[in-house]
Amino acid sequence: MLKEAEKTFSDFLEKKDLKLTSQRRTILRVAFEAEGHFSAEALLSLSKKADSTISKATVYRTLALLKESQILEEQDFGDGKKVYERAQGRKHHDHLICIRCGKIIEFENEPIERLQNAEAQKHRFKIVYHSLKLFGFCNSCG
Amino acid sequence: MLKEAEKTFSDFLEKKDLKLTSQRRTILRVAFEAEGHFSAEALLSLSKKADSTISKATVYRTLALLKESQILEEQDFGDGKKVYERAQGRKHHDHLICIRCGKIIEFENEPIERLQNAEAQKHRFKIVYHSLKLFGFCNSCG
DNA sequence: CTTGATGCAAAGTGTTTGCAACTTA
DNA sequence: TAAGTTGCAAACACTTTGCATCAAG
Repeated sequence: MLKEAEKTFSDFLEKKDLKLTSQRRTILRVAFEAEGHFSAEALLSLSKKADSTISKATVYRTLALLKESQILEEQDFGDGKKVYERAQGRKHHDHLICIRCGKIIEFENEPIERLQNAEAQKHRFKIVYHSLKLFGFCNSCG
Repeated sequence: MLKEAEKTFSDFLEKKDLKLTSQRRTILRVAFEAEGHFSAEALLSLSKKADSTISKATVYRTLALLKESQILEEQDFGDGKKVYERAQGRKHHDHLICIRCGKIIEFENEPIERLQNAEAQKHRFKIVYHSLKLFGFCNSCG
């Protein structure tokens, strides 16, 4: 999984004449070890544990590259803060977000995707990506 | 439409022992005159035309109240900037967003909503609100 | 008149950028 | 060794807040 992402990342960088630095390598690995969704700030502090010289600026710059290469995906769960999650090698999914405890539940729903495509066609619109978030109360908070 | 919103707003304020000031009245009216989606900044500059003494702080504070009273709805179309649109008296709708020209197309799709509810039930989750955004290329940009 | 509201400017957030020193290919 | 990268701190854009003054109920 990580190996795969490292390959994707180095190919991506090479194609753009960018360099695979030790910081970028470290940040990618740390992002892969992180479970679920993490913020830029969290990624910075985890990365610093692996290499204390890594700076905020480098984390943000690397995050942009990881997003662009589709290794990570950016999410905003409504609190205005951006979080990231692994995208490469995972199926597309959408989210249920508990507005009381913050719990995130992932789901896949093909019929919804099909209806989205049909809706887009109606408007002669080509979907590149989408975001579906259902906010409310989870099982334990309802 | 505006009359209705004014009623909603004054009821809302009264219930919370807040005051209906001339600034709040002005900002609500200006928000209703604005077409489509507008930013806090745009609302400020439009409000200043009606009453030049209205400050940024008051616009933000009023926007929070208009959101809370569900007269306005907040949207983020992916560029990180928040925009607002009238909610009261309008049907719920979702958005197609052109990532080239920025065009926003609104749509309603009941079957999708039903599938969302079914999905939520599967997780014993109570949906309070949701957000579905389809990003891609519109008719003219495709 | 009491309590909440306002404008201002200052302080916060989260993110980006300019730059000199440093790595990678 | 040329071109991209880094850390740092300053700059940014947007939003929020403290406070003295003002206005609604």
